[in-house]
Amino acid sequence: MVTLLDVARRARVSSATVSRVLNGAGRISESTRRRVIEVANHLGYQPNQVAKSLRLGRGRSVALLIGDIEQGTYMALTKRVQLALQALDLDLLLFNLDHREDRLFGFLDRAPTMGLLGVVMAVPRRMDGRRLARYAERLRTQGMLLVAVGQRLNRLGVPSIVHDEVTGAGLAIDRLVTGGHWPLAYLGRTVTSATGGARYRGFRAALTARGADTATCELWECTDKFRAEAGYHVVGEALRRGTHVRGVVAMSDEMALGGIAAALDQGLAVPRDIAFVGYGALDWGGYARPALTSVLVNADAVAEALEALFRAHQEAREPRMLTIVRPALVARTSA
Amino acid sequence: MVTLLDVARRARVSSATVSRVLNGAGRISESTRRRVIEVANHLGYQPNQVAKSLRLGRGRSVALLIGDIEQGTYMALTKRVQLALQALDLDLLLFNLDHREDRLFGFLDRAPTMGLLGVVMAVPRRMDGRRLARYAERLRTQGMLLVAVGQRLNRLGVPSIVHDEVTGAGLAIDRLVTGGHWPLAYLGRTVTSATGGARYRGFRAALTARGADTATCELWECTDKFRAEAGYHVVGEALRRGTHVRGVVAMSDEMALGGIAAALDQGLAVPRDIAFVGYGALDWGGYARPALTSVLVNADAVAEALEALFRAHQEAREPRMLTIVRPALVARTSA
DNA sequence: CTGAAAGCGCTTACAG
DNA sequence: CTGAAAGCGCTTACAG
Repeated sequence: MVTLLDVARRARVSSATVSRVLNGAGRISESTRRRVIEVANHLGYQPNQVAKSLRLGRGRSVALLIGDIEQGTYMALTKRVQLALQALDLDLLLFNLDHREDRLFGFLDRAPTMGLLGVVMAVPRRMDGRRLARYAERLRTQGMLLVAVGQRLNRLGVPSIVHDEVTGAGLAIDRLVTGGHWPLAYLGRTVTSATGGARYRGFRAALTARGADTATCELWECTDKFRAEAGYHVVGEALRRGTHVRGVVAMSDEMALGGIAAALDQGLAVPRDIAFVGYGALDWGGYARPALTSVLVNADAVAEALEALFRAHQEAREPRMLTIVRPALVARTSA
Repeated sequence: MVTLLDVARRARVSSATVSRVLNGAGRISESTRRRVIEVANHLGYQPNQVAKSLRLGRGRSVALLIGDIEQGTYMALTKRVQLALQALDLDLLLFNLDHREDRLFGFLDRAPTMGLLGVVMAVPRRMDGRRLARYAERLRTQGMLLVAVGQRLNRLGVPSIVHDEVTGAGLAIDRLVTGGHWPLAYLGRTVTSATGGARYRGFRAALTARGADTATCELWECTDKFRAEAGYHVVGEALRRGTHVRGVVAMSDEMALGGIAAALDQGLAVPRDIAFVGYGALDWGGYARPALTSVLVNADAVAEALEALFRAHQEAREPRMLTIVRPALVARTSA
């Protein structure tokens, strides 16, 4: 590996000068600048990022903490986050938490030793607020940016990017009601999920705002992860119980797909007998039959907000503590 | 941040001793060992990974280069790879290449400056072998391990983990033929994909091995990515052309789903009129209707092989240059 | 405009 | 068994 010192020797200047030229800092005479750059190019010099990180006290990587990357919506998010970071010339360190709180805090513990620029946590789990606030404070004093995606943690001092769940639920509800599907069920709340809780509250709020009779509506909980299998199970059970529900707002596209399969397997027609709206608007959903109608979580908007947050951080500006992203409806045939 | 020196001062020993205790190197008297460990725990000391990396010349991160993380099979792979690395206490740096060769080589260029332990490339793209061999050599001299997943690059000096495509295709073919679905088409080869090419060759080979009359079989190419939309398009076209194909071996589950949708939309019954086998055996595939029959790419086996490779590397043993993973069939109802 | 020197936080020959 | 010292490859006051 060719080092900065190699360049300096060859260009007959000090290492300080080479550093200044390459980082565009301080006044440098045009002739030495040219010479240094030429030598650097000629030798194919590339600055050692590890040494830079050590010296500067922070690196160019951002850690993304994900609840479960196998859920389609996190995967889409991961991709967009990577793109956003790439635009800022930052690298992405990925951590799959598998929905385990100990993995989260374990990571936050060693984060300061890793030379990270920041940490983005896209974890739906409900967590110990006090404890998190302590970690957040610690990371801040280290000059690291901690951001939450999908959960409102701004009260704990963590800039947060969340979806407008009331609007999202409203979109789903209106679609179902307009299609004559009533009463409704909310499919997939899990007790351990803060995101799930917020989304369910959004569902209730949207219902109430429309003056609907919520008494006939149902909540179908899951103890499982938010996967197709759980949806299949829960909806199958409800149907066997003889539920009157005719419209389902699902927590994810996977859940909606599972629920639809359960209905189909019991000889029902979708959406005629029971309609489904998913969440995430994943690519493949449009090719299921019936095609999934779904609330679009705007991963692009999230990525944009994230980029703005990191830009502000790099320019030492105050971060926006709460960004609310508006979802949209992708109307297809399952509702 | 509490540093090693803080621990040393407080324990009244030199920094060398603390380092030795914490890394289990050299003979240390039991009493100082105990004292050092106690002080370290008491102060909550955590070694600065950046400094370690600089000093040791390599870090604890492995970069995973992915063609397109939005494809389900890569996502599943990503998760397993992360798990495998975690077992070795290594971190995962994720790069989404978006199928662009310049991004690949751009990364390989700066990889040596990042203090990585290794690079895993799971990219299906056909690429410039000469150029790649040069990079591979360069990384090796830096003590970094470069591994290919899904593409046979062992001839270029890159340890490779690949699927046994002939077996995989054979599983799909036997399932289709046994069900009376004939002739067959292979759906989704793209010219730029080395993996796709290998898989198609596996399909041909399996066909030949069975003494089948390959003349009646078709190849349905895609210029697109391997997504549901491409499958929908290509199968729709073929059907409209009046193809005699009755069984489809698809490049991915997404493609199979798209193809099934096209058949369904033209009033055909699946699998009665035309049957489909996907690739990847993704979770949600079991809840599509009909449920996707699919070739299982054993992500666990891949992760295991990867773990073995990194373990060998850390113990300075010769890596196994080629690992072939046997796929299995997940039989459901689409074929 | 430029350089000598210190230092980021570690590890490891070398010496005792 | 333990320590003083050098050094990994950078950046940045400080001095001129």
